[in-house]
Amino acid sequence: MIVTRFAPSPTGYLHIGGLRTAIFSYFWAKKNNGKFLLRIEDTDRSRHNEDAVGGILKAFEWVGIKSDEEIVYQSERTEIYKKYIDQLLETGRAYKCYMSKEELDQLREEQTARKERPKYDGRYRNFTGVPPIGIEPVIRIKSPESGNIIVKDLVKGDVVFSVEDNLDDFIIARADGMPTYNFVVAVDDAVMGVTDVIRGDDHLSNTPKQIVVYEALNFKLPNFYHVPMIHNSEGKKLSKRDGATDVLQYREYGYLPDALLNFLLRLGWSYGDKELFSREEMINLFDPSGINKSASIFSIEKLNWINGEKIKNLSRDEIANLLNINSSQIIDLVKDRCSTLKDLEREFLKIENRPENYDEASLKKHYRDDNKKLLNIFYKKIKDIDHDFISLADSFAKVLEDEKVGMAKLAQPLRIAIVGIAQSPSVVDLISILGRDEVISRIEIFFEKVK
RNA sequence: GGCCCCAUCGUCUAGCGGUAAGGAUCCCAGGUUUUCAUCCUGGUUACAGGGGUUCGAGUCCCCUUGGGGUCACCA
Repeated sequence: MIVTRFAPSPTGYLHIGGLRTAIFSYFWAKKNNGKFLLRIEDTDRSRHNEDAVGGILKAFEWVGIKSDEEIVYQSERTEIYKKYIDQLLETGRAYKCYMSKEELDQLREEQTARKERPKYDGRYRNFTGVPPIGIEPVIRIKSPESGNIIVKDLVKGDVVFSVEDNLDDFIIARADGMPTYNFVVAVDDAVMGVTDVIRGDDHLSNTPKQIVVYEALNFKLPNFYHVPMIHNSEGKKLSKRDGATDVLQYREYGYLPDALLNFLLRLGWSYGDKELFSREEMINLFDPSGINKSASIFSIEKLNWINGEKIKNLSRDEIANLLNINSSQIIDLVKDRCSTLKDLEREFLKIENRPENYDEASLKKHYRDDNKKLLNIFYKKIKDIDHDFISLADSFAKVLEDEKVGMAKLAQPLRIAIVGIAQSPSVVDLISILGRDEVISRIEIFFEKVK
């Protein structure tokens, strides 16, 4: 069975880049009838943010994904880590190091001064003497002393890290006993049965360390997929400075979850020429081995287009529900012209509500003497007591016919009177939906306000 | 700086030794729409550079350049 996981540290909201690796993991698990797990990496209490988990869950809920099991909190698993640390100590794969922080810093400084790579020198690796007093030891793992560690990455290919240039006996437990990141990640992934690790490629350089842990503990290695970062328009890693990196912000902006997921899925991955994917297709067609190796830039245009396409596929009732407005024919009139729900809502309200003012430019261009006369003729015609017997659309056509003028002469002033501006959906559709009484009222108000 | 990754239109991508380098988006033009939007049609724009390998390289190898990531008793 395929088991994947998303493992954020609870430092803030769910980031757009995090969501992408999360859905990659989620889709891949679902496609294989496997499991998608959520683990919170909160071993560092100082950076723990209480609201963060709630925010992540809220974002998950919005886009419609969830963990298949209870959420795992690393802060609650110290017993498990302790057990494996003890095991490593007993089997001689790890050891206590009594070097103080100050000594370590000094060593690093010297190495840097000599232009060497800062690296632990292994002084306690084979220590058998009497430990210094007053120093709480850290636990270090025995890394290989030579050779290479090869990460068989299914996105990047085989990546070779020489032990010489990349590793040392790194710390797996701090002086206070708390285990460190690379150790707990490896232990948790193994213990939780994670078979496919899909994560950002900023973790690629950590992977050799985790492999050292896997091997020391005789754990089976998972498949690794290191997904390229999403960059901003400057070409740098997407960060909070870039504005909308909070997934939930996209809900506020009026994007549909399916549109955001579709967009993120296609960023760095493709399926032939296919651009639009239903949720089922996202699951059935996705394969992480097809993810591109290079980073991609987040640009909003494609998302806007996708969102517009998804909105077109929504029914009148679905849109009414989403926007918490009455389901009316007006929605059908405006839904194909918007790329976000916010736009749609604005367009809807522009028609639903009577205009509060009238666009100056529109008036200047479309409300001259001849237009005034036509609008008045139309007004009088629909005011007629017998009007109930013919439709507003017919009256509209009749006026044009009688007066022998083009449509625009009447349509534009009428449009301004009804919605306040010279741009809107078909004016005939508008008056038909609004109905005689409302159209009359709006024209009267217009006459009153605009002399 | 060390280590690692990456490199096709502005952007997202197809391409997996032989293509007129395809699609999407954006932009522009025309059409439709009395208007705006939608929609339809058309168009501009790309293999970073240099060496190899090969009958033949966007595709394979090397170098250069450029970009990114990572180097904690953070995650």
